[in-house]
Amino acid sequence: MSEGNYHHGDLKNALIQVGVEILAEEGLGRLSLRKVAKQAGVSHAAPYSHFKDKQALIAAISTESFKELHIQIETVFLDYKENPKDLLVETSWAYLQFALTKPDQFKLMFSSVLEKEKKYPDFVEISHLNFQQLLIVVEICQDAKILKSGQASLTAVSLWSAVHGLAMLVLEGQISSVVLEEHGLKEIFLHSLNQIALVELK
Amino acid sequence: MSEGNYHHGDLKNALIQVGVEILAEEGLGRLSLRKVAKQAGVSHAAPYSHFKDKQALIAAISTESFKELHIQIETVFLDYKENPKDLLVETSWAYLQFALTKPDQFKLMFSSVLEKEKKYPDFVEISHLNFQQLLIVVEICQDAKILKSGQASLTAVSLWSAVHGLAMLVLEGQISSVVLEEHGLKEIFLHSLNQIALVELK
DNA sequence: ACCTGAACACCGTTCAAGT
DNA sequence: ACCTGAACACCGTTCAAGT
Repeated sequence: MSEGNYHHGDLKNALIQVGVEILAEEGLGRLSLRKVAKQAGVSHAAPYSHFKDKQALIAAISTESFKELHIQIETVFLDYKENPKDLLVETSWAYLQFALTKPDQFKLMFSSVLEKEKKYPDFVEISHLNFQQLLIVVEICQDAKILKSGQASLTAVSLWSAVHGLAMLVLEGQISSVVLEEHGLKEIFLHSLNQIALVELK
Repeated sequence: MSEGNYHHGDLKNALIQVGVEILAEEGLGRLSLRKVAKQAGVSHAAPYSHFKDKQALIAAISTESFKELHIQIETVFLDYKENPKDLLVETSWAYLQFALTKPDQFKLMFSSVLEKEKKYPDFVEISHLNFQQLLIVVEICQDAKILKSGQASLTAVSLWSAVHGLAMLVLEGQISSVVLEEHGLKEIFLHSLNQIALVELK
């Protein structure tokens, strides 16, 4: 048998993986270092051989989640890059779907768990990559007259804010249930994009 | 002397107030029931006479914070209601300023601390009031041709998402520092509003 | 009705000790 | 280098007991 593939250098990644599982099964509020350790089959102090503290593990889980998000959006990007209208809708929708499908991973990613002082280079790198991806989408849409021309970085932030804000508000149950039930999420989402876009998206 | 004004029925509000102070001074991560109790001068179990559990206290602090936000925006609303262009900019800006001035209160308000099942009627009421306020702003702006006409509730959600998302991303340090330093927050904010508005806002 | 103090199960972190 | 077990300070929650 080849189980027990921890304990030879892979415990670090195993802990990250277990963390993701706990987020999916029990939620952000129930993620503890000790539980991660137990679920990975090691003592509660073992994670300290691989992570400086709980923050560092959370940064690693967050980084892993940003990579998943990036891959998901990249797939959509490749499918639609010849069609700017669909590209804008589908990549944004993929972001929203990630948030709704993996709510606690998504919350963790944006849960101010990373204190500014400390640096997590992997995290910074993947964040940068995600923003570059968004910039490219914006530039394609500007060229195709789907979005107003101008500073792409500013429009990228606006677009990100709009989609991210909607994801957060939905996740937190803040959207009035009468609005949500009357129109449905997809219509609300498209309405947001259509506030920004120069042509009718659907 | 008239200190010690707790212990005659006001402990409940004292606990909420202490909670707000801890958020300002130490942050969301350091808010504990036991610390609130100690800082209010009572035993660690005393809060349970007024709140079912930690969640209930957090719901109360959150409700209190939403009231503060509402008052702040209402003040701006009254100042600018004759001028739709400024009204949209200034009420949205007030929301963003609240988030930046009281970051940990703001995070708490949107920290998925409230589980759907449980009901906190005060919380639901103030949430509803805030959304109504936003709806009125949107309707005024639609009448003045500042915003596209159509379902006000949909546009309200779009606007809220845009401003809320920007606030969150800034608070979490997710906005690329080169973009933030090059343009400044106000320009980024105005760019977001101008993506949505029918006329140039400044 | 409101509050206290002890108790319990859980948590993050440190550290000496083992391999 | 990597992991364990004991230890410490902290946490949320419950409960019998006090006023």
